[in-house]
Amino acid sequence: MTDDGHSEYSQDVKFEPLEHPGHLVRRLHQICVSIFLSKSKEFDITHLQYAALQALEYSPGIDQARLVKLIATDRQTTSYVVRKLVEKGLVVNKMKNKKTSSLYLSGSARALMKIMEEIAPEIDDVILKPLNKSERAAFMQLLAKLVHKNNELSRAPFALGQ
Amino acid sequence: MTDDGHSEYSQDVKFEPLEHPGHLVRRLHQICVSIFLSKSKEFDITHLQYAALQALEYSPGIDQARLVKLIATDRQTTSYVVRKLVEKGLVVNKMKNKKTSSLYLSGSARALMKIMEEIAPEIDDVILKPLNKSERAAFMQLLAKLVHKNNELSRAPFALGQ
DNA sequence: TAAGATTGAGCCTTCAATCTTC
DNA sequence: GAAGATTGAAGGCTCAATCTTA
Repeated sequence: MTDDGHSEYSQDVKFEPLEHPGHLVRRLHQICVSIFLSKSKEFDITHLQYAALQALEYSPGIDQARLVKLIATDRQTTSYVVRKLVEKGLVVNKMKNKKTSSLYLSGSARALMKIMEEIAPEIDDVILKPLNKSERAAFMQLLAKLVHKNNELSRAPFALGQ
Repeated sequence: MTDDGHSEYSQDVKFEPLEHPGHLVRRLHQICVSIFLSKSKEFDITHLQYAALQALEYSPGIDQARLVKLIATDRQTTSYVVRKLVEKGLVVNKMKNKKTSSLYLSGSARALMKIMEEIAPEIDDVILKPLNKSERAAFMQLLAKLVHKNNELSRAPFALGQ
């Protein structure tokens, strides 16, 4: 394995799909999901459900439209995730009025978040393990820059507040 | 917007999910898919279908099990993608025997690939636009390193050959 | 009318089970 | 039995349409 960013796979053979950023991002996303699932299996939670719980921990009482923007996921997916979390007893929906939700973590969700505080950094470490300290910082900085500056190109842009 | 990798979003407020690599990768993947779809809409093709076509262009005549490894996607997804591509008339399956497929690009697929040769680099450019030349190189190098070194952690690892 | 929320269809990915053919 | 391929269910994401309530 050389250290030029190409593995033995692409040393001898030119195989284009591997070189497209979109393709590599898809594969890294697959890897991240696999790692999250293997570490969180016993707690029966997915990466998106965890993101939603973190958002509600940060902003208790918000409605789904606000949650959509915090976790940067579309309305449909958010609707689905909230339903699942309510079914699991992790989220409580005290309706603000007949049309607007008001979402809170349940007691068991707060306990779960305590556990995940330990596990989440482990997951991050496994993902970034192939990189050394300075490479990790560089990657995270560039990744965040791409996400934030391309935010509006996403179908579900991130936003704070209203 | 500062240039330290954090946007205005995270300057004032500490919002943890944004800092997890897995979360940012999920969002970048969303963005990549959105960009691909907007550029390829008129050709009725998805990013994964395009990857499969590229693999078959590179290795005509392979079966699905080989295609699985080239595009680093699981058997189920590959089965689905191949069925769709055959239905669209982009892929021809000359069965090797009663159980093993042998996949080839159709004539219209080869024409489509000519067009995509122009479009694919444009898609890459839009994705990486927020970064300057040296940042792009650094990001791609680190991204490739993460994907290749974490390859075996994926449920659908990449592999060449048998 | 606009905002909040939901549903349906198709695509991609994970889990698992199954079925056929080598 | 092992290998190639398919199917089903559930999660996540795209498109779009719909429905109710503020």
